[in-house]
Amino acid sequence: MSTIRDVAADAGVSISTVSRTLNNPSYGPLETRKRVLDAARKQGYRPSSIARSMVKGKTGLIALVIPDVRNPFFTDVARGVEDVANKYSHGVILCNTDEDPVKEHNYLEVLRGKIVDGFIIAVASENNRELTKVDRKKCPFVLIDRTCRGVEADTVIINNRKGAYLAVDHLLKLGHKRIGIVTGKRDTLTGRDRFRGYVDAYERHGIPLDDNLIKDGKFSIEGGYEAMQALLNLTEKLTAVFISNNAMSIGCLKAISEHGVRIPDDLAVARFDDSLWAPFFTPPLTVVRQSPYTMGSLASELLFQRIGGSGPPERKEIVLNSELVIRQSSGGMLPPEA
Amino acid sequence: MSTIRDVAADAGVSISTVSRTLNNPSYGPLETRKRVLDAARKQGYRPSSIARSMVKGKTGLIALVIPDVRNPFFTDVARGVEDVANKYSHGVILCNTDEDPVKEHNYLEVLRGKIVDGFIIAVASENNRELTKVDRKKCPFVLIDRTCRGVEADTVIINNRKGAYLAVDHLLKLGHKRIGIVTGKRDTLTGRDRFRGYVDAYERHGIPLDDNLIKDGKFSIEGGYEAMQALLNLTEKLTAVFISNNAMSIGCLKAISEHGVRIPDDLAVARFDDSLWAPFFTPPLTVVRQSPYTMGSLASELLFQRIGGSGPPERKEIVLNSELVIRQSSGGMLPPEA
DNA sequence: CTGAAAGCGCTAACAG
DNA sequence: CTGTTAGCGCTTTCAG
Repeated sequence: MSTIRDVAADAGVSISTVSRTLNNPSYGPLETRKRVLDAARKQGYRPSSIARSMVKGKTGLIALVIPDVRNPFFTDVARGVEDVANKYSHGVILCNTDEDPVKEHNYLEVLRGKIVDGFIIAVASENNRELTKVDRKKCPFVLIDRTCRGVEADTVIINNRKGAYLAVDHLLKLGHKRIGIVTGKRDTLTGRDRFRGYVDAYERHGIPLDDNLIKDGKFSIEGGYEAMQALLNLTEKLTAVFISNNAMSIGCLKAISEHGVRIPDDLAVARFDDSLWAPFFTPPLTVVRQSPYTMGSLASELLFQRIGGSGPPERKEIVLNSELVIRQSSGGMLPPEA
Repeated sequence: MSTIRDVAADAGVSISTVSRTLNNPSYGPLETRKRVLDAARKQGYRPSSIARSMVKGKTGLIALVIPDVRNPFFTDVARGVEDVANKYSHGVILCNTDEDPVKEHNYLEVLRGKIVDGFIIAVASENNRELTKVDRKKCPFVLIDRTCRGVEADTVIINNRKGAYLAVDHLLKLGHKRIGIVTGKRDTLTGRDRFRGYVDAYERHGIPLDDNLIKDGKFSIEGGYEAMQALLNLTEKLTAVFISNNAMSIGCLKAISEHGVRIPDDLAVARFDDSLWAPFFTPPLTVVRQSPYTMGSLASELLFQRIGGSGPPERKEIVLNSELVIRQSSGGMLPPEA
């Protein structure tokens, strides 16, 4: 890899002239300019972004740290983040923690080393302690989707509790008495609040909770599969189920299909998260819809305000709304041709 | 952000002692060691990964550059890449080019600046010229899924042509004469070879091609939707369709559903790419299955061989196999209860 | 075991 | 307009 020095030598000028020529489209006499550009091209020279970042103190990159890169929710968030970042001439690097605090720790370690100008993170667990140590003045960050204990950063989340409430309430109103729930990780805001919404709905309808109907699916496909298995094997059958995210619903659907249980006749189904295929599934899935793209773009805007130093002194928290989309899997809508 | 100098001052030692203490678990007398560690902790010191990379010449990071972060195929690839990278104590940063050569160019520019020790890329277009300029000795990279003109790097792809052939041949054997195809971007290996497989099958069966049955879906959901619309509006109806990837199939399914066309009765459907929901779709989708995770992990292994300098001098090309999974959407399998 | 000093490749004053 | 010089924060000889 050739350096600026090689180019300078080749062009017969000093390194500063090379630097200026390359960074300033209107620098120097055409003759010199051409010599430099030619030398650079000939050597296939690319300035070291590391060296550049070192002196400038910024990298032109932000990071998005997410717990599950295979979850469409987070990749939609990523698209929102990217579009805004591009607007501010920044690139986005994605770091997947796989819901693993160790991987998360490792990435955070690197990121804190100023490899990015700031980052957006959906924590693997709200007990992450690393974040409390990050100096937000020097490396700003914003929390999305999940809050973190003891961290007072800008935040964009949605109203999980209400969303879950809406779905379970819908099921309850349809006459279901035994509604199972496949919960997400309890050490996350989303896992906990969606469960709370479920409890809220039960209380509102004056129906006592049954612990057997509550299974943890850990936000993963496998977890969802196992939780659903357990639910379907209950001696006292359930007639409906609420699943706390899309990944788990894949596992649940598999279990349901294997058990030969029909939706919604034998089991009404509702889940958190809309998805591209949800409307085309048979029967179309009743879901709580959020706006991941919006979440990502708002978070990104917030971050760039901090990076630009124009954010308000106090912490900003945005709570997005979620919306119940009733389709046929919950049995709450008649099939189109019935 | 405190620097190594602040820590040194605080601990009353030189910066070299701090550096050594922090990097070498068994350095120095306990007394000094403790002083340094305490000072570092107190200041919340994190070594600058940039400065470190600058002097060491490597960053402990590799990049994965993909054209569509919302495509599950690529996120599965990412998981494969990550697992291997972690094995080699490296982190992975994802860069999404959105099938846009400009964004790709920008990322490549940054990456070439030695911000990563190497990268894996699925090019947005095989006409990418930037890659031909990257010095593989200094910044090794491997191509996945799609090849690139004039670039002689290690490559991991699959047998697209054969996979597509298998699917279309299957449809043809079922008696279909008018099979549409929604193609992917023609400036990519996958787009072109899958189309070739379609042509191969037609030729094999001695049926002339009909240009009206060929529509470009550009590998996107929207593109798939439009292509399918056009296909369904044909006066001379088609009885089957082959869709060249999963993203486009989402759009196609939407169009099919809107037209009130039934699968497989009115239209047999097969597509490239399996997915988590494909088996649970009604009817379950007939697909050409690839192994994205394997593709990612093999590519990652190849890359680390180069980074470690232990790769063979010559270019290595791995061609993975694809497999036809016949489900009910193609009408080639009787429904379970029939 | 420890400190001083030399860079990694680049940009940004500062002189000329 | 151009060259010289001083760092950015760190690791790593090289002396001591």
